[in-house]
Amino acid sequence: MGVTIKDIAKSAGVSYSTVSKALRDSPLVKEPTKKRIIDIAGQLGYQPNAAARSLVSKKSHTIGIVWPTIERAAHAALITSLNQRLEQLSYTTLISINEMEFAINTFNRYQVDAILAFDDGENIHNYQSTVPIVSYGIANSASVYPTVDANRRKAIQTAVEYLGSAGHQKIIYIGDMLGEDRLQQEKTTGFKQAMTGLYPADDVSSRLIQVAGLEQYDGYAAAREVFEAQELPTAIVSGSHDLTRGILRAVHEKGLSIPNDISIISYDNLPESDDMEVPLSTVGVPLAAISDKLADVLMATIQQENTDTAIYLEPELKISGSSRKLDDSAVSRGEAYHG
Amino acid sequence: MGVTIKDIAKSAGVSYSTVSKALRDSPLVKEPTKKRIIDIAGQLGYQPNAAARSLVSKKSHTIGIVWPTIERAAHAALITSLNQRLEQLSYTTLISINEMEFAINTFNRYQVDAILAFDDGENIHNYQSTVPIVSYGIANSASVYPTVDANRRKAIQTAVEYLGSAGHQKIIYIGDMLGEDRLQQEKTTGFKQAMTGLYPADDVSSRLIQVAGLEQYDGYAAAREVFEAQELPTAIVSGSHDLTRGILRAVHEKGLSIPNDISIISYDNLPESDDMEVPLSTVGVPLAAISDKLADVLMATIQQENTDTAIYLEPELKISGSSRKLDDSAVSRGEAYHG
DNA sequence: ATAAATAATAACAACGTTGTTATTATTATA
DNA sequence: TATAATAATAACAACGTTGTTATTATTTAT
Repeated sequence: MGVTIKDIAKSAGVSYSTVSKALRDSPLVKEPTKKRIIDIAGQLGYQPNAAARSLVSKKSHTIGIVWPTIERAAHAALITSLNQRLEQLSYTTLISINEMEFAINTFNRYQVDAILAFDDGENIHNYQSTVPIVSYGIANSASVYPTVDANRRKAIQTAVEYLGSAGHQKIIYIGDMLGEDRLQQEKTTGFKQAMTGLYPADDVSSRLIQVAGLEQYDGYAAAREVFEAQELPTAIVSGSHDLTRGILRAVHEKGLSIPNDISIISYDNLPESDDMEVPLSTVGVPLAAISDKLADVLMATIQQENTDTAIYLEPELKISGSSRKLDDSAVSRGEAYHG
Repeated sequence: MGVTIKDIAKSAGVSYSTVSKALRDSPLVKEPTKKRIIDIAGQLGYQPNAAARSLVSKKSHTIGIVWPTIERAAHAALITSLNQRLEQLSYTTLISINEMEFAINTFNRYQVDAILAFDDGENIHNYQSTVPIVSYGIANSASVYPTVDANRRKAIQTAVEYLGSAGHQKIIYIGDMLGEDRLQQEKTTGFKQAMTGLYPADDVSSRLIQVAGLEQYDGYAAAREVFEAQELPTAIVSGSHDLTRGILRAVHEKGLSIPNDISIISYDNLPESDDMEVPLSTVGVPLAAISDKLADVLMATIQQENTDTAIYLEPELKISGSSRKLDDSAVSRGEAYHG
């Protein structure tokens, strides 16, 4: 069994309550005594028993993350970033990859201080939990728990509208529109809405390119098929960073030039990746903004401050070398064209 | 705050100790009483407080997994499989993606029953822990904790030796030999050892093809470069399933035929994937075997049974349509060649 | 019908910790 | 030097649960 404060107390010749105070750096115990106790605790390799501590304090200083879709490596980067942020706030992160309801029950038993549910499929708002829940996914009127929404729909819309205003008409979207993943569906919806808004006469469906998966190769394969077809699009909106990497390879291979022959805007949360050949135009909420907001909402929820149940993050459009304005349009809108 | 057995006791008009027994289905409480209590507990949405329970029982029925490399999606499938296996054994899994020492301390505080460390980098055998640790990685004489080793070195050796005995000489290995990941390094070592054993005169280094990453596209890119070169290898050993998928695409694209022009054996743990165009020859310890063994070792460790500190799993060579014997060799060894 | 046996339930201690209250040791004040 | 004030430490209760022991209710045997 582990070392307890009683062991330390015995070894230091003081009462165990003094040990408790010393270790929590209470001013109620004299400096030299404190030091002696801390030293002994270190020597014995003492680790406070979380069960006992959370039993009495009713706080565990732990956040439980429910992440049932571990295999779709999707949120890995976000979880890493959030984990760091929470560590700064002296919270510990535990992850469960179990099915949503089971995971929520587990975290209830463990009395974590709050649960973060990565919700890209089912609706979590039916589950009961005495531990407060925060959801990361898609906000809507039925949300009962605070839901942070990276507003993927608006992100893609923004990209499309920008491309439209830059004179592009032959815009395609490469992404997943058939899968179960509601986050992907949102992006598709954004594309459709924006395109229908810009070019009501067009048939949007022909501009949607379905991928076989969300990895780099899938982007590559999809783009290649596109390039086989008769007419090249002037702009591509890509559903994810990985897909974009593949698309870029296909562009390269086809001998096309970016952004002269084709413009690309990628949905992306990641901080600027410098291993790109071309500085990439991106749209999306930056990873740090998401994890900061998630941490904020979690803390607020723990502090019983009630927050909105729908928290939309603002996607950022970052225009860089991989996209350009089409000459005619730029002219027609009275804007100069900058190569 | 959550519902406790005292709330249930009050509501049922019995003492809380009776509630405790009823919920644990003790024969010490009369059937109708038991039923009534269980019903009430259900209605109130009672979840036993894990802190209190593990405090008194000194068991948490929880396994902590340390997985600092979440972003290298590597072990995702294994963790999923193991999670299921442990659920069958009525253990709950919690994951920490923190740095090894921090994660181990966290799990010590939580008094999990055992820790599983995915150890593909640093050496965990220095860390102190009162909770028993099991490691999944590379076993060696310095291992102080039981270490389950999928024997990647031997797996690749087996593949190479098989190919050698099938008459192949121009064998290449596509994989990662430069990264930090010791698991990958093991595979490379296996390839080198087997090749040097078979063809001492050859320069092995020219047969090692370094990939840029471990994703499908990286396999594709590496294979393509190989196929540009003068002389085609007769056989490829691939370091991972994803790489293999890419390699196959490159083979296709080049118009080569498998296994007539080229044989492929892939390192792989996954159960047969049927989305392959060619039934794949693979080598490796099956995923289920790994997770079963990990679960076994964890249980044994919890039960204080002492196990070996080095547990090597036996890789399986599964020869299928993607590889063939070379005619001359088959003849020279007196074996018939089956197309 | 009553004592003895047994079934059912209640009461209590313990797990390791924290916060509060009580006790003892030390210092300051007269 | 005695006394009040304060500093330092010790003792205690509580958190929610389980396992053991004590009590009460019920059955069995005579």
